Amino acid sequence: MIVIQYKKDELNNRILEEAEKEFFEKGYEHASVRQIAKRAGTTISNLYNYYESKEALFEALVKDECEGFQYFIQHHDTMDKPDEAWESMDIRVWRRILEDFIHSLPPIFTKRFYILLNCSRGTRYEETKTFFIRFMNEHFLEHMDTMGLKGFRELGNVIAEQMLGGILSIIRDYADEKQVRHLIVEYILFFFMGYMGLMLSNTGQWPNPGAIPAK
Amino acid sequence: MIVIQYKKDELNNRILEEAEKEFFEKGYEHASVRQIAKRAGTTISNLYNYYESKEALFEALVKDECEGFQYFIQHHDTMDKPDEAWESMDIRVWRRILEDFIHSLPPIFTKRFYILLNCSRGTRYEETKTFFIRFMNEHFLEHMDTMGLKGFRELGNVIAEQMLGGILSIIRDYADEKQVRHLIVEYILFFFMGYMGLMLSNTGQWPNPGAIPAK
Amino acid sequence: MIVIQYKKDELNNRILEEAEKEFFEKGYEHASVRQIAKRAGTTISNLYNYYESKEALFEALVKDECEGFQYFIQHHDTMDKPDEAWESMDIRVWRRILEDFIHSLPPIFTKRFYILLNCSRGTRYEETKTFFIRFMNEHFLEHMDTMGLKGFRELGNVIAEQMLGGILSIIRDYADEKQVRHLIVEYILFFFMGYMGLMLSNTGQWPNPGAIPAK
Amino acid sequence: MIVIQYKKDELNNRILEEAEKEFFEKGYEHASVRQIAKRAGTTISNLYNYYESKEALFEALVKDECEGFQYFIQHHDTMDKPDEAWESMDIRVWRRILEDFIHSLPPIFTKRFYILLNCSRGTRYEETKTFFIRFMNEHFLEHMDTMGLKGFRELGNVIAEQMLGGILSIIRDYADEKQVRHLIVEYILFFFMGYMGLMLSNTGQWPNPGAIPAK
DNA sequence: GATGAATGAGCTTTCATTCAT
DNA sequence: CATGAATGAAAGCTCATTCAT
Repeated sequence: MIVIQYKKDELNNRILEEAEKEFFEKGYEHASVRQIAKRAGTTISNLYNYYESKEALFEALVKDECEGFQYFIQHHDTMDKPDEAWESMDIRVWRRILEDFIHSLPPIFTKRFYILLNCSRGTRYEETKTFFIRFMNEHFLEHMDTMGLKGFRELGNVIAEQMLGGILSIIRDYADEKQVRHLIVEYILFFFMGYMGLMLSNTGQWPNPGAIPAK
Repeated sequence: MIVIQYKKDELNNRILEEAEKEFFEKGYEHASVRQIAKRAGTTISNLYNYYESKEALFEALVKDECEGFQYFIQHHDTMDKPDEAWESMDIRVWRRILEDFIHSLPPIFTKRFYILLNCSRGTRYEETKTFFIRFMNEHFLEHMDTMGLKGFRELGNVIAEQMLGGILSIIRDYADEKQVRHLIVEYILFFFMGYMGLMLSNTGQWPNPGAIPAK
Repeated sequence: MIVIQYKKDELNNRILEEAEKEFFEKGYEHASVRQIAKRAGTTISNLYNYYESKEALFEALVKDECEGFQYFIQHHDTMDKPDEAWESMDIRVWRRILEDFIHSLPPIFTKRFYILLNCSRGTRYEETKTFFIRFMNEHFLEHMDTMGLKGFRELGNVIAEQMLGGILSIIRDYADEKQVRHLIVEYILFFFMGYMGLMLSNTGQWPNPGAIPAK
Repeated sequence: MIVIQYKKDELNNRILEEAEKEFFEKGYEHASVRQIAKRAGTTISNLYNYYESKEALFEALVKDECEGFQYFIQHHDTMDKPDEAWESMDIRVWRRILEDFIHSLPPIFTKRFYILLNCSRGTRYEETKTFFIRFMNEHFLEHMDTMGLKGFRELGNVIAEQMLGGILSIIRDYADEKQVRHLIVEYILFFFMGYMGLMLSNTGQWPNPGAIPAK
């Protein structure tokens, strides 16, 4: 009995693994249940003993990530205190604060997180990415208002989307989680700097010739 | 029965319009010829009198954009002279140069350009985006080498992808071409600044507390 | 006007030529009117100005051959007097008689005759070959009865079919009409000999050891 | 609704039977999977649970025959020892040798063999017949060279084709395997005699008037 | 005479899903 | 738990043919 139970888990894991690959490669709508079952070494009908529909299978795959993500959204006020960063202009300070923050996060930089945001079209999760982007944008806009930056509100959504998009690209392209986190830190720094430049430049203070490094 | 239209161009345009919508919404593979025909108010078989295959229809849609794009790639040495921009640290100079460049381009910032790059999976154009990103990345890497910037090579591809992604998002979200070009200019400036900050910060010169705007 | 008339004939001939090729290569059912029109350098609709249906086009192609063939069937009593051949055992006599007969026939050994018999399935001519085979078989059976040959009635149809089949193969494989007629003569002689051998062997008279050529 | 059959083999056999009929009647290209499914009493989609494509269904039908056929081709040197036949001029000897040979063959004289050779256009088997004819022709040519028979090389292919064609006609027209084999023996004898007559007549020795049976 | 437009039925194949065993 | 059987809808595409211009 225990052996059978074990066997069941093994197949279940194989199904999840292959589903992950399939959804990742083709997206939800274009993914084929047939293919998942075949690659997992079972039949379609048996797969339906494990998950009652294609969407249920997808849900099983991204449920944890989605909940973690929701938790993050709801509690970001507590976690997310990098505002102090703005008080310093030293990029090394920024990097340290950001590193602490990114590394303190639960393991959300996973392939399944990528799937949740990028491969969920056709499911009830398809709005997650849009929601997240809007959420980020609102954050940006708050900052902009605080900093008195005007004239860039339209770019907020685009920047949020690409900032998130870059994070997802890193997740997609690199397998090692440590490197993923490292690259994400650098990538976000890159955006911070663009953002900071935007603000400073608009106040006329930076960049200016005097700040050019002596070649 | 005796309702006749007899305006080939009209139907052809309707087909192209609906195809544009369909490919834009669902991507090539998931787009349905049946749907396009139905929405264009004709039958599948008649649509096949206009375009001999799904791919031919797609091609008709993006051919011009693709050729314009190839022309741009081949002649960018001639067009693309913003290197002088680097000699100035004044963001208004950058903006002016970039505006001149962006507004001098032929009308490539179209929905069809978006489709060419973002909805072409399954066609022979599916590598266009990857190719473009690699092309941009090589440009970035050259600059990085010239500027002696190290340690960011891995991010090159990601940044290129998101820079392009942002442009495509703008195309996607805004209908008015003038505004599209305006936002693209600002968006690229944003990236320039992130990039510049990356370089300067690595030389330790910027940002520094003295550059903070007085609140 | 006359020029137009000329033009019409030219196109008509092109249509017939291409139809001949198409029907020959694919048979009636699998032939494509589209292909014929395209290869003839016109449109489908225009082709329908010349022939009111696929079958009408086929009919135009084989009508003459069919009538010639029917004439042959109806008057074969008059033409077909090779019975004297049986009175001689000299193959050179047979060959001469057969040559005279074959060369006296109107030009029925044409590609269109081949089409009529071998590519007409799906048309109202599809029984022509069967009919011809049965007709030949009846001739054979008459001869068999006359000659007192028994026990081969079942083979009659098969032999008739293959005798005709061979003639059609020769038409199919050789373009030059003279060579076609020559090969047909030899081929029929081959069958005559098989037939003669059958008869003689059944009477026990041939072949026998005494007839072996000294090696 | 609750009518259940649950005998996979039964349906499978029905499918194969109906496929046999359909391919036999219309040839591969013109056969309709829809029709096969309908006649077998199931749906198209279910048929695709049994065979993954039209070609796979065809293959299932002719695979054994094709392998048997290939085995025959590869081992005909061992089996095929009728050369001794040529040493005798007694047709009864020929018949006995041929009977032994034909009846020793595995059951290749089936409707499916007919389908393999005559209804396979459009499949990867479509060259089988041509290959077989060429193979037979080479045999004939060897004999002709050995016997010093000249001037009939062009007929070789035609004769081979019709000899095979006759065998296939017999298979097509007769259901009883014993009778099929019997008729094939007689039919091949018929060809042997035509062939023998050709040789002898060319040496001038036969037929001659003295061999005429007394009426 | 010639053409483009249009039609409806057909094709092979894949899809997610259900159900009795 | 596992499987084979079955389904209906949809996919891209081709067919012969018709008709107004």
